[in-house]
Amino acid sequence: MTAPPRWRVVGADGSGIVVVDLDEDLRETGRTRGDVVDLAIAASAAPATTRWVWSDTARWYPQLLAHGVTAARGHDLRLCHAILRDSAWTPEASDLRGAVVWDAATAEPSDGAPALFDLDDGEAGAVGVPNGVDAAVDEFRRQRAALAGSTDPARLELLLAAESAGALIAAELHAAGVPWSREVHEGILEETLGGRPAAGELAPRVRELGAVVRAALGDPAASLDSQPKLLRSLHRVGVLAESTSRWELARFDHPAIGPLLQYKKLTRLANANGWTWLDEWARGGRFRPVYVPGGVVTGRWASSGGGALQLPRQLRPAVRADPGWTLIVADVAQLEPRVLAAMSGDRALAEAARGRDLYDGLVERGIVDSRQEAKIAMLGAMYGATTGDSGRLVPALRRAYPRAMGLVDEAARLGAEGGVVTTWLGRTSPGVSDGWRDAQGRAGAPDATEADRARARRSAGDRGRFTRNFVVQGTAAEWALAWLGSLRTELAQLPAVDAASGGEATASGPVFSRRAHLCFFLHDEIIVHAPLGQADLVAEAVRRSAARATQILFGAFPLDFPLDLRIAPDATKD
DNA sequence: AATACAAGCGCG
DNA sequence: AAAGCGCGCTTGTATT
Repeated sequence: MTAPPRWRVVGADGSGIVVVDLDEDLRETGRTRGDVVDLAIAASAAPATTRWVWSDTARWYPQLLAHGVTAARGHDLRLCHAILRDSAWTPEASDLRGAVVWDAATAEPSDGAPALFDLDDGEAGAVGVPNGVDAAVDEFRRQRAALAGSTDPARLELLLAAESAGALIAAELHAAGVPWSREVHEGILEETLGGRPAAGELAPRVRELGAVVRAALGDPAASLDSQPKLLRSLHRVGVLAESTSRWELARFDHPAIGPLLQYKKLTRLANANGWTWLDEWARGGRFRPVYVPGGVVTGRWASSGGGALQLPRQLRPAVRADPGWTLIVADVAQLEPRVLAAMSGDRALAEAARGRDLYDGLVERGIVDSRQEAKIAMLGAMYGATTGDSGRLVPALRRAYPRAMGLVDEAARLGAEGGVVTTWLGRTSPGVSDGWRDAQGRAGAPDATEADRARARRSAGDRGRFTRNFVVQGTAAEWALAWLGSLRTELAQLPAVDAASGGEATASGPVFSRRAHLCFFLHDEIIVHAPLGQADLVAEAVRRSAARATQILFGAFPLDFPLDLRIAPDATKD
């Protein structure tokens, strides 16, 4: 047990914010009454090692950013509470688990109960966690104690820091926004859909295709947007599909199918990312999605609003740097298989992947016959495929890389038995529900029916595939957070451009309009918006950060995480 | 009229 | 082609 840290409180009462410097032995110096602006002024003079401890980054940080203040380091009590509460590495943290008010945000009422908290600005993430300084101090103390009492404080502390840095970055990404070209987007829409329709009307290409499909179906009134009706229309012309999904329809040979698939593609674009989306989400030359750090149980981020995680590749050309600026677009090649190799210590798999495309490495070693097969096999191994091509190819991987495959197989076994699994840094999967356990129990009873047993087998299998994937997806998310956090620190050290030197301010807000900054993140990919003159420096920083993330998580394990990196004014993916 | 759910498809 | 994991969003339909 380490001694409880002492801290300096410069936060405002009611703000839920405490500023802590764990690197120095600071005594509490008192609190100031005041608003966030006072706090921002006070904190802007704080040393770079200052760690902001607050109830909920999403609740407080946007206001600081709006006042031009960034936080170098953070500790998000809400997110860290969830990690420590669930981690299998903190078995003794019962007082922390008892502090249920800190669970409020993750257990949002679904029964329509009115919110119990007073929201003045409707900020996302501002849910029922306590906002007082005393509550924050108490919770922080509990978290430090839980950490100190854990079976691996070093890794868990790394995770808490990474999660909290992610929370800072999520707020910053929203504040900065993705530079978005309305012109390019509209050009794509017009070329594909044929011009903006009046409200309530269909775009020309959609209307034309609809007519073609109806003609081919021999039914001028056929409904193409209602699945049951469409299915009946298809049956009438002999297309005996069981669903209207693209995959199934594509197997039938009928003149209606081609235009119908095209119709579905176009309506999807028009509905999800058409002119309405553009008006709502790309105002002022910026797409500002709401990121939700820790929104997925595995530790991945979720998003809410704008569909940040689903931007169709088709629209990526609309991501366009401002004049005088450029984009550094980087993604990690085969992040999850590499993570699996590293966390399992599988040197054979690492050897196959080092310095090259991992899938090519498998082909070269004769494990599978083609890159495509390698990819299918590897994904199948991590997702728990049992049938089809994927299931067929997995055994070859299991023979070649027993150590890596053993790790995911063991995770699946534990999950199927109702156990929990844990990522490399200590994030633990949720436990089973009572219903799940009951179903397993019923299947074992003497009077169990075949249906009972089938249901239990199925739910056990489902859960096994979930925990199998959890360890890999979750550790990959940790690597990505370490990459992001490290990169963020590096970018903060680049000089700001000033107007005198020819650099142009952008629409990215008071903090980011003159600095290279992250503007997009999606699981294994980042985009940095940077002044033209800093592109190469940023690219180096991006690569260095990836290497640093690998070193932070996996030390000297001999495996690299190569990046596909482009410097370009737009984010088109090839 | 409001809400819940399933299907389908976009992303990794 | 879909399969095996994790998401968000829109639509139409069913339910209340």
